[in-house]
Amino acid sequence: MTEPRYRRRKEDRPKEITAAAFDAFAEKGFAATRVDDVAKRAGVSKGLLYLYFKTKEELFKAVVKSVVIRRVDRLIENVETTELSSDNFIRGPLLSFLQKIPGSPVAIVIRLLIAEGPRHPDLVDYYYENVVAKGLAAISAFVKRGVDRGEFRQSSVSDLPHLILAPVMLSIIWGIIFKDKQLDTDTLIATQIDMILTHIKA
Amino acid sequence: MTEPRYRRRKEDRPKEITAAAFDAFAEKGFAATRVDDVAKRAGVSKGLLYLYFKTKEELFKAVVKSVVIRRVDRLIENVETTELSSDNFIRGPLLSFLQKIPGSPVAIVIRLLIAEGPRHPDLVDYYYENVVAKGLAAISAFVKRGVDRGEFRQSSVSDLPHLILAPVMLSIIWGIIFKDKQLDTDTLIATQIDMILTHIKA
Amino acid sequence: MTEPRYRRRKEDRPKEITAAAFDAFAEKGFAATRVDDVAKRAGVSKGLLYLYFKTKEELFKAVVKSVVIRRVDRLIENVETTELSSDNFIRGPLLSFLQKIPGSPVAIVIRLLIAEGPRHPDLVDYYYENVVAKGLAAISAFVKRGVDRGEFRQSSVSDLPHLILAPVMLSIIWGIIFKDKQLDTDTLIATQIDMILTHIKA
Amino acid sequence: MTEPRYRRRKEDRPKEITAAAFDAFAEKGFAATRVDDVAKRAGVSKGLLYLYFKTKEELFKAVVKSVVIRRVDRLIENVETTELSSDNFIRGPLLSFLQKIPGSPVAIVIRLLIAEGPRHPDLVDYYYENVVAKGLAAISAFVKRGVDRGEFRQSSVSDLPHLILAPVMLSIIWGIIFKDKQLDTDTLIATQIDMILTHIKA
DNA sequence: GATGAATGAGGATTCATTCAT
DNA sequence: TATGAATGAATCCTCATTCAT
Repeated sequence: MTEPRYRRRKEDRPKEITAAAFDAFAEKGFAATRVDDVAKRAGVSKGLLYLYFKTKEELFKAVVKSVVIRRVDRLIENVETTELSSDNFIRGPLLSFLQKIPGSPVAIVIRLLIAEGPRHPDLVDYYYENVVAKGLAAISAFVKRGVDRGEFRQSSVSDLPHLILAPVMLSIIWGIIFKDKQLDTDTLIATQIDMILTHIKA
Repeated sequence: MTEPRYRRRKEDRPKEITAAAFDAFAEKGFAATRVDDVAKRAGVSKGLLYLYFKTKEELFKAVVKSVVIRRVDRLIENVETTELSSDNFIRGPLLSFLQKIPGSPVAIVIRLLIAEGPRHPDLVDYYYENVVAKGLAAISAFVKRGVDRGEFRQSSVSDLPHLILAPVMLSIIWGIIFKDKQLDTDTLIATQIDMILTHIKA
Repeated sequence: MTEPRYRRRKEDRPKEITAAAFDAFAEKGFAATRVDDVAKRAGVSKGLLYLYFKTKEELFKAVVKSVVIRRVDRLIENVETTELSSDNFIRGPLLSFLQKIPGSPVAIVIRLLIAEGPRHPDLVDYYYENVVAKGLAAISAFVKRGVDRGEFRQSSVSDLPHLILAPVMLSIIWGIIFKDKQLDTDTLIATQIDMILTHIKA
Repeated sequence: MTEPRYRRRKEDRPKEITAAAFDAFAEKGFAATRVDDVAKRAGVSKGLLYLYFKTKEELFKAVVKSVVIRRVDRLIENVETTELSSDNFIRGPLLSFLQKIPGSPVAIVIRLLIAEGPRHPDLVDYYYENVVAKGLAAISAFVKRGVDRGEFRQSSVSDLPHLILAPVMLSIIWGIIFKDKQLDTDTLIATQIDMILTHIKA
């Protein structure tokens, strides 16, 4: 009896269905979500849904891809154009960006990929290339710029990007599994950043 | 060729079935694994499986619990009895312990909990109390000892245990999702430990 | 030969399925009837059946209720509006009504209730209230009217309604168990009515 | 965890098992009773049970037959040897015999036969010949004796035996289905007897 | 394009029966 | 004999997918 949350406008149908599916998957996971539920949420008939997506799996892929979007690209753009000092950029925009991830759709997608990823290598590849690799590269490039500018030490660890992501990932997982066990993820991430900066500052 | 049809091994059956189930779940996840498959892997009939586990869900819980046992307890014991300096203990036994996690059954259980946890709050609680909480407490206690002994600074970050786990968690997730994308998890974890020690050393 | 695979008859489906189920249950009883059989009899897929009835039990209830309808109510109406003398009404419409019961669906339902009733108290209550209690009350009221009109003696036995039903019930059971052992149920019922009337006539 | 109710004595095993099965069937009906339950009730292993009864069906037959026993034969004996007047015999021993039936194992067997009889024609035949036919014949013979002795009218109805059984049957069914709805079966049966006697007395 | 009634393969679970011990 | 672990056919029910309307 869930009210359809999405309005009918022919052109937006796929997006609406994808959004509804995202909500449903977020709530129950892929396997436990019935196509019927998605259709109802989208205010659309099952038949129509199958007009846009051949199978449930295809819908799944569309959902994952829909979340990637511009998020990372925008960060990369920022990295390239910012006039802040490396230190200030990291403590400012980058930190803020990272802190938002655990509560964002990305966390949901991570959960979906963990559960269903092993059966969808192509999807995983897509995600890796368009999100993870890009993100890591951006951070790497940014750190390199810092080194070039003499802001950071040369010796900086090659795993830096992963180390920066680590507390973010922990926060994501924590949020999925131990919802009710409190964890101040903002501080956690900030502390890590702090530690890393201390470590690599020139 | 003439395998005996009956084997009568009441004692070992639960363990055998649990082990088979672990393998099956590891491969396909809980939802996608058929009870029949587990039975076949265990070299047992479906019916017998239901003699030991009332439902598939119960089997799932048994699998999760079977992995938990002793692992953490052994570490805690070590923490309490070691004669190493705090620094050496962390760089030695603790680091080695942490580095083994991403390739161990624990990683599989984490994956299962991420996918199925939301529907099994009691199981999550069990896991939290017997593994996570214990582990975090052990690390906390150990750091406190270091402070008391004058090996570490007082100012040490309260999130320390989580920070130590962060690269481990990233490694676990990485291993699950991006199996083929290389990541030197050992170094990643070691670097983080290194960084943290530099940070808190007196 | 080319029966249409789809028929789309939302309106009639429940009735069709209920009717098929009645036949199947009549033949084999509830427990021994497979849902699949009912579906096949109804010319419908198993899945569709579950679209209309959540469980086999619910289908069972629907079957029982479908048989109850109006039968008794029509009799009661007759009782209230008849212009026949009490004696004539009993020897006419009432007797005829009673004589039809053993060969009617009611007999089947009785059988089902005997076998499954103990596990469906609510269904038994429903049946009691809508059929048995009503029927007994109608007969009681009718006899009382006869007394008021001076057609029957006051002394009339309080168990009268049950006594009237007794040979009907015997006939029903006989029909279920000893199908082939002849028993002239019409005469049996008529004789009892006769005997009772002799007994209570003023 | 039901305690075994029956002691072990080799020779009595079949009887003990049959008795346990009767109790189980009485409680749940044939279909809903698991062989395991019967074995447990009898304090015997499932394997042993199968040593005495080839199948669950065979056990069922044994149960039905075990209840028949001498009950009817004893009545017939009484009928033949009594020195009471026909009227007194009917109002005395016969009435008392009939009144006990609804609460006796016979009622259970009736229930079982109603539910399972259609699938066991041989069993039904056995029951008919050894119980029903005998009982009816005994009553018939007795009434005939009354006529011969001038105690009853010649005109007596041929269906008499069935009419006498009718309220007994109603009481049985009532007890099975409408356990909680009160019905004074003793009075019901006595009233019918009374009515019949008034009717046929010379 | 839309709809949702209809399909049917697939999967969890039960339980009568067997058989190694 | 006696046991109860082990088997597997049978059955209910779900849900992705199809298709007449």
